[in-house]
Amino acid sequence: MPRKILVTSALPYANGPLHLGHLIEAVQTDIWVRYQKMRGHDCLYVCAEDAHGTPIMIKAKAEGITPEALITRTAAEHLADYQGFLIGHDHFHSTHTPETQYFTDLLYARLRDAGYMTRRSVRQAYDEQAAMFLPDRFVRGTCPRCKAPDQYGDSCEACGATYVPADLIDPVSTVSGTRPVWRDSEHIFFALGRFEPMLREWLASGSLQPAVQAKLAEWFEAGLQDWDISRDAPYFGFEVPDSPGKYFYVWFDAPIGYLGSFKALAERRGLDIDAYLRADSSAEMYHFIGKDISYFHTLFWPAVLHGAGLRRPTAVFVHGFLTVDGQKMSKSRGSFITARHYLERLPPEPLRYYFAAKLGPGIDDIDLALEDFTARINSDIVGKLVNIASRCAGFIERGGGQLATDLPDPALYAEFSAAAERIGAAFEGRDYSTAIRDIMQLADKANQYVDQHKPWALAKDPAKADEVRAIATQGINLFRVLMTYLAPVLPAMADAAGRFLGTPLERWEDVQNPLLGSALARYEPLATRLDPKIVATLIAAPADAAPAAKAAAATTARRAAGGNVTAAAASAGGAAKAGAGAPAATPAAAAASIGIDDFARLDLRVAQVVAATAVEGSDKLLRLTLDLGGEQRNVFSGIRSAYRPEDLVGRHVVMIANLAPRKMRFGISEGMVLCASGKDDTGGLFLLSADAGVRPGMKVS
RNA sequence: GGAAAGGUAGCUCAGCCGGUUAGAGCACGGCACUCAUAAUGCCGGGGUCGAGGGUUCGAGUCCCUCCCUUUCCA
Repeated sequence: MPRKILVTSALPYANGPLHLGHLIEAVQTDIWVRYQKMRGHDCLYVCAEDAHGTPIMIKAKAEGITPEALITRTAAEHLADYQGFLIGHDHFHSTHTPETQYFTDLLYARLRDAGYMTRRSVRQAYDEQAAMFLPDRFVRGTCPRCKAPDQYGDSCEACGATYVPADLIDPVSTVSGTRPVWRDSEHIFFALGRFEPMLREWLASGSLQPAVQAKLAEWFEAGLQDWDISRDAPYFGFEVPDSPGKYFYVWFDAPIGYLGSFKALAERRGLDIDAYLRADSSAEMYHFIGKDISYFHTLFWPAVLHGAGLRRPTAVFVHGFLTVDGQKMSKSRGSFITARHYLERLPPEPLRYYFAAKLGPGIDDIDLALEDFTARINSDIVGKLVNIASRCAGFIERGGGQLATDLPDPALYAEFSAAAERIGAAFEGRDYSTAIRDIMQLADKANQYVDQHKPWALAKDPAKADEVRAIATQGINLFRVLMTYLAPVLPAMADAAGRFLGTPLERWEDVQNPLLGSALARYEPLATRLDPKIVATLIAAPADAAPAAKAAAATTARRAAGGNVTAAAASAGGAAKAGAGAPAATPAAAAASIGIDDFARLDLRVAQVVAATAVEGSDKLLRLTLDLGGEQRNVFSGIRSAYRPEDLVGRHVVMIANLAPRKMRFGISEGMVLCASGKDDTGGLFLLSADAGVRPGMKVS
């Protein structure tokens, strides 16, 4: 009986690039979905851009484009990154669509009519110059407890205190730089508390992970508060139908985006939407999310669905965060790795495999240990798994290219195929690490089999050709079973293996019957080893290592999926990436910090060199003091080989003004100076300059 | 501050309801082999299981305290 399953992963927010944290969730989801499809289930995977909200509105304004243009561009980038990682969405949509609006309006109307929506006045920070209400994060000021300056309006990063923006000393709007005032406005609230019995019952149904259940119990203990689901104009989102000037809060329509995406897919394929969504639906619905958004998905979302007369999620699958070499991804230490940054250097499947090898059913954080990553891929995938096919293929080819018609060791084959249910159960339960361990143990066993039967020794005796072919046939079949088990994790490799074997590895149950008597295609290497030097460039190298990173990146240029190698190298040389949730800086000073591979978003300015000195302890760096038309910046630049400091003073250069500040051994570098150079700087370095009449601070566009 | 998860060989991790000399993979040393992308196989060295108490015939596994790491708090 095929199951009807609808699966989602969390919607990426449309104001920044995808990073490996997004990818671990997408990969986890994709593996699960591919596994379900291999089992013959009717499993649909939808996702979408989370396209609304103040941060997007502000960011678009800072860039001088419409929010629609911003989210369209970002969606294209996100989709390209997902595809680069072989994420097989059945549909990728956006919340800024008629389908999502349809469900948003529908759910709102039903909840309102059922009496779950209330209204009351809220006092909020208001920016008079920008003429808009400010979310907490857009107000900054001095922490009322520890007096740390420049803290967010909701909590202090220095002392951990939580408060409201009105508590801040000297509050400032990050939108206009002015002091906000406090204004009242009527907001719409969703009466979450009335769903507590339903939620408790849902919780008791046992479909949540133990750690998530514990968290929920804690939230019940604290009491469920009404949820503010409206915002005042100007706001980029859907207007509340019965309340002109009021808009749905982005978090209200974000999960509804799951349904919007599903609706678009269903209409394309002619599916029965109601069969999936009605309250008594027998279809299953699962949401893969990070633990930071548990509250929305385990309380608000089931309550909204239930209150509107629709089905609840069958389960919510929560995973932990990704760390890199034991540290949380950080812009300042260069370990903030975007999807694009990775794909410009390495193929996607090693990372998929590594994530799988570490993902369990719990909410523990997952560490990407770079050296371990390299060792694991090279040993597991190349040394063990692919080796089985590689070492057997030659014997088959030299023996005529046909597999034998019988297996010499059916019992061993049976042992491999019998693992299908055990390994399948691990995939089903999202215990991928157990599945991978299991598969690799079998891979060891397959190599032992070949080693014990020594076909290379028998091959010296022409009379034993059949025996040699039989042994190789056994090995190839063991490989086929293992590759089938890994197909959800390594879909492209499984495709390639399918072409080699002459039969696709698409169905889980196919491993029950060995492949016999058929012809094999010529063996082509199915995977190549990772170069530790390239893996090391995943985290940004120090500035003076840029040329090495550039060379390493160049060797992988053929692998880059349409990426810009020059930009990538520059990125390795010192750029930091803008966080998805980072608020825009005040437009007056500079646009938001961005990643250098978002080249179009660079804020390029003309600057004048005020002072230049050689950096002691470095043979490449100069310390430049740059005048940006009023503002001075300290910038380290690796141009000492080409310029004498004293020659630079007074001249104009072009700099990236909104590059996130980067801590170097010698101090903080607040930007980069643009330079032209040949490969590896061997042809010299040439600063860019502007024609006469240019003044410091002018924008380059 | 409140809460959760975790701290087991150099590295990444398994160790279920407490039970014979604590395991795997990688790395390391030796041997074998040479079919295979310097791949593979066999053997081996290596751990006071974060620290300290306690329960028990017996604790990495249960209880308490402490230390460290990470995360969550609408």
